Amino acid sequence: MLLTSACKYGIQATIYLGMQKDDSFVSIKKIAEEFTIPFHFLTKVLQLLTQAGIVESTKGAKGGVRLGKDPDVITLFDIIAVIDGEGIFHDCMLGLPGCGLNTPCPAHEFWAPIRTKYEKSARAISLKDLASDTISKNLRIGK
Amino acid sequence: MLLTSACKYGIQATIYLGMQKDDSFVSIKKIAEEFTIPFHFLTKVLQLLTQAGIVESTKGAKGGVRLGKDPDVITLFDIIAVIDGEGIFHDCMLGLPGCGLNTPCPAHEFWAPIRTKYEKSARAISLKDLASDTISKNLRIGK
DNA sequence: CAAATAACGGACAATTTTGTCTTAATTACA
DNA sequence: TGTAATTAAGACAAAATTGTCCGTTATTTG
Ligand code: FES
Ligand code: FES
Repeated sequence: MLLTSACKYGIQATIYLGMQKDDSFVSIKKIAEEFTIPFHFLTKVLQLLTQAGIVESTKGAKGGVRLGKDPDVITLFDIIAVIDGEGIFHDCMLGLPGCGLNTPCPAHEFWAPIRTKYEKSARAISLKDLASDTISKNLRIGK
Repeated sequence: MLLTSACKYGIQATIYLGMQKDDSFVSIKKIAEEFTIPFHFLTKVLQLLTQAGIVESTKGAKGGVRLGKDPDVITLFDIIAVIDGEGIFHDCMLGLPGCGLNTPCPAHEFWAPIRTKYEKSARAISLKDLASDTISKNLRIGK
């Protein structure tokens, strides 16, 4: 599995937030229902993103979450790194310590280019890209 | 995590088998010690590969495992598919059912090319490639 | 044939991930 | 000021993955 469920949920939620027209708060419950994500689980995922500054939240009536930065400067890399960690972008495919050209494993030549492409693409794609694509091409985020 | 631990162990073990000079059986215990893999766990992983014909085994003294096919025709794809399944090569990055051009998700344009490269490379690299590289370049498989 | 070796197979335990529930804290609004 | 709404936080449960243990079966060797 490339991404944990937590991370998939986080990406769905942030794309959804990126699609909002104004900057009012959206309740987590609403997002959870929209994509059929377990509410309390999504709560914890969004707390991670909130702590990282990617998402802002307020409690109470009319509270909820919204993006904490311009969707232009939030990348897919940022979201994945916060929830799943940067391991997927740096680690040895076989789990050996210290992947690098000094002490490569047999899979290195195979994996390093793919991983690099994955990281570069993830750093290059912003939440604005994802959200505006979703709107303009009427894509599905969930279901 | 890209690969499960089970799959990483399986790849390490099969590369090791591909490096053997003759076609005698190697005990699983030996492999487990070589790479510090939990013995009984490796046993089960290799049973999967045995059932798939990638590995052959015999019980009893002088028993063990060896490759069940020419290392030339066993690909990294085969090994991953047997242990972790083909999901990583086909599934939607966000976990939505039926990834495809008909009903893409916002991540599809990002993920599909990487996944394709991953699959093509995995199908193109054989156990012989991995094993002979390991020998000629003195690479580490474990530790 | 007996003993040692080694894969097979099932049960079970530990750990991690995922999901649920309950209470507390904070905010809007009537 | 009080009530409803909503995130935060922690405890707990379920499920999946990983790891351990034990008995069985099969094979070699003396
Ligand atoms: S050392 Fe294993 S992928 Fe780089
Ligand atoms: S539909 Fe999501 S990656 Fe293809």
